[in-house]
Amino acid sequence: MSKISQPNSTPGVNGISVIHTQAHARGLQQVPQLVPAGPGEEAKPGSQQAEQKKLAHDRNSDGYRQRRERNNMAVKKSRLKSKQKAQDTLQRVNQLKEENERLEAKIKLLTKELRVLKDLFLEHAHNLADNVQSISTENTTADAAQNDNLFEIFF
Amino acid sequence: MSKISQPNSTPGVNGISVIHTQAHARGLQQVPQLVPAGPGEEAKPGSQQAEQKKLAHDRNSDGYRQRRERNNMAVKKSRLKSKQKAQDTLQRVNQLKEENERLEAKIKLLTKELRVLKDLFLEHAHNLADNVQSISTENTTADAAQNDNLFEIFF
DNA sequence: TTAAATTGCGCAATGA
DNA sequence: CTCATTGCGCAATTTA
Repeated sequence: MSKISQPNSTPGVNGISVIHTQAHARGLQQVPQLVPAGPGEEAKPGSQQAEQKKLAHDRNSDGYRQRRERNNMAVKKSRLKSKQKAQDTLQRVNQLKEENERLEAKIKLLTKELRVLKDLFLEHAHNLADNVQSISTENTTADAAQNDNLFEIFF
Repeated sequence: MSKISQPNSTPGVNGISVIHTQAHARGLQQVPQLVPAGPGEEAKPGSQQAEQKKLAHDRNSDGYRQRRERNNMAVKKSRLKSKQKAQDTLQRVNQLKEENERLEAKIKLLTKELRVLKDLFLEHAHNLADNVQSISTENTTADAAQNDNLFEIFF
């Protein structure tokens, strides 16, 4: 239930602050190592690029704030998207689980059905064999009766 | 808007840069910052509670840094865990997908097998119907036809 | 080169 | 109080 929390914002309303800077700016930020101007390249420290770079990081700059604001929005958007995707994935898992159960049930049914038919088939085969052995090629009344029996069992 | 926690502003000059985790340490400038006294509100400057609160948030405090450090670790840990979980979920999805394919293949096989057996029975059913028709005085051709129909429906 | 999207990280509020 | 979570902003990178 946390709702109000305005970590890095300026006093007052959240939106655009009057003085921002505090932001992360906890201590002072030193440059660790970065912005390596490539290896042998540009031997001009005071180049225009340097100037721009500096400006780009000027927290008081208007453009800076604008950029930050945009990035913050992008971040929010991206995170929302990410969260959504994660949720979708979870949903997908449940979906697949259900599908799985459905398939397993179907397999069970088919297997059962198959078993019945196979048994029937085998039984009938035996009868046939018997009949074939005792009689010639024509169906007899007995056969018919048997068949009837099978029929009833099957249905 | 109520008690605004004064976020990250470094009180006056933070001479503690050393302490700070190099953390982000990127910007290249120090932040001159402000101490935004909240909107006119300190009605009780001498409040003990206020004092304590303040102390708890005193960035210069030794305990403060310690707490921050611990929390940062906890955060990292938590996020790692979260990421891991997400990864597991994705893996679960693939696992279920495979399982599904396996099941579908099995169903296909069973269905095919079933089809063969059913066809056999179906063929036999015709003979049966014929027999039934011939040996039963009440049965009519219509009955036989209906049986055929049932077969088709059932199989 | 630029702007948007991602990603890692620390802070603070809050939950447990 | 300590640890776990979570929303948020900053800045470096990656994409497009």
